[in-house]
Amino acid sequence: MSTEEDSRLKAERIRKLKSLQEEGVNPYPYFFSRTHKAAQLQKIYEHLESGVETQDVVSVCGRVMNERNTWMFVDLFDDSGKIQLFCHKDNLSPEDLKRLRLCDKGDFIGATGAIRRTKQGELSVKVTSYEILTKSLQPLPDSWQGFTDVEARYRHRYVDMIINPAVRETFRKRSLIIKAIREFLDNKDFFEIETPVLQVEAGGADARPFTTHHNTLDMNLYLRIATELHLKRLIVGGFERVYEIGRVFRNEGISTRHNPEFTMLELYAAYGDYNELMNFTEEMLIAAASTVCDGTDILYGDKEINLARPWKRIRMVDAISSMTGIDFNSLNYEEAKKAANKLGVDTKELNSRGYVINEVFETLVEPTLWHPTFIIDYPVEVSPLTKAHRENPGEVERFELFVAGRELANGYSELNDPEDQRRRLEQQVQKKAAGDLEAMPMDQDFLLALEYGMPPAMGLGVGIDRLVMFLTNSQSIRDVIAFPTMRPIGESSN
RNA sequence: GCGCCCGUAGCUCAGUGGUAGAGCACUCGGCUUUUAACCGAUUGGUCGUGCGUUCGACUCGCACCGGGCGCACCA
Repeated sequence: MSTEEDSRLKAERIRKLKSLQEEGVNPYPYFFSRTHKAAQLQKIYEHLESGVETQDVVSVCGRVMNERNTWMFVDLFDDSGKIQLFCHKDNLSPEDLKRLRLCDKGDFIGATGAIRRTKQGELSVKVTSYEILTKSLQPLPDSWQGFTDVEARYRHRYVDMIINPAVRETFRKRSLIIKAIREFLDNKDFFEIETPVLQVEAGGADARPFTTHHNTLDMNLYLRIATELHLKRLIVGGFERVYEIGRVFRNEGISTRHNPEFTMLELYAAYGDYNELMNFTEEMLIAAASTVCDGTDILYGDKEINLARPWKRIRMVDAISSMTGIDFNSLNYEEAKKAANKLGVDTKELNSRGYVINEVFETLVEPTLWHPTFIIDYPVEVSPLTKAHRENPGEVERFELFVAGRELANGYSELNDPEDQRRRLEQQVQKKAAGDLEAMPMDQDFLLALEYGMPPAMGLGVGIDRLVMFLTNSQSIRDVIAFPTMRPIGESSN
């Protein structure tokens, strides 16, 4: 897509712009008094018969998307839909008629006239006066052939949205999903509290952070990779139910499932455990789904996902066992390693039993979990912020929710024993020292907070982008992020 | 980071060593109750960028820029 100053098509539009200005017409006026949106009119006059004209005068406005018969018929789109303008020479002044030729597809127009339905059945406004509300200088892609170049669509998302209604629909649904989650949580007495994006140490998840710098303090800071540690401080501070829906940043690969900045919901509730949290998660996600999907079967790609409750819950070692026939529960580190290798799982970098089990699960089981499934009871090594399992040594009370072979949510009984938490973070620090760039840093203030006492609590994280992907049948995370991260082209463009 | 593929007009795409093409859009004219209106005539390009090979490069080679998909990392 060219934005060259000397583009011929742009020059043509500037010529029209100048003509308007020479006639004393402001191509960028300040307001327009609209009486109806397109969809409103389509509904009100749903039963108006073809060829019938009313005396009802309305004012509509929107973007011109198509024009036929030398501007006699104009397709005008607002955010609700389409209304046709009927611009017949008998109804317009000679000046207005002539000025129509200075309009282009893409311009915003406001028009007033009586409602009628054409013989062909198209609901129309018989225009008696109109006004150019914004002159568009860039030619739009052909609306019939479409706008399909993936790179151009992401770089110029506004054009994508103008041309491809499904893109707008996806973001409308995204908004409804997030709104539904907020309503659900607000109705359950949660408070939404914002926590810092800029942090001295980025903790709460295994991920590489972005770095930035504060000039006045002359110090390096990290962009947050999770909201967990601050939200838990709020539980210490006396809030019993808190959440944040916020952007987090992870300096890792980009793919159809990963964007460097993405939106995460994290919530924490005192006095609950992971068992209660699974019920809660089911209820919340179904509430979100029901605002944009009908029923409990949703189509993703060419397969259906069944959201009907209750969702399957299965211990990680049992899930592995039912798939491979091997009970890792009874194996020590060396035995587990051997068994994993036999299954074709690479264990070279894995220096404890828990990592091996987790790796076997992620490699062999995770991709097969299509319908919503809670995998519960994780190895302690992969869960440094989770409370020890009340019965099973070496395990923690954690679940992850998988849908369509991908992780969608992560929840647990929160570790609130400050001594245990200190030991776990010390292990992370050792890993970091050994070169693990994703290991968590020490956070002394967080430990101090736990020493003041955090009540037993349940905590959940949900990847909002991935949730929206499932509920809008989007195959790439970039389809649910309005302005996905892109490399800039050239020096002046971005 | 690795592998494979892609980049030609505003949009969608052909062309693969010998003068840069089509449809739609745009402009002009005709027509006028259309449903991608129609008819006619024009116009529009550093073929992603650079360096090579060649008498000659959109085409072949190398490098670079940007993108897609897969793998890796991860949510």
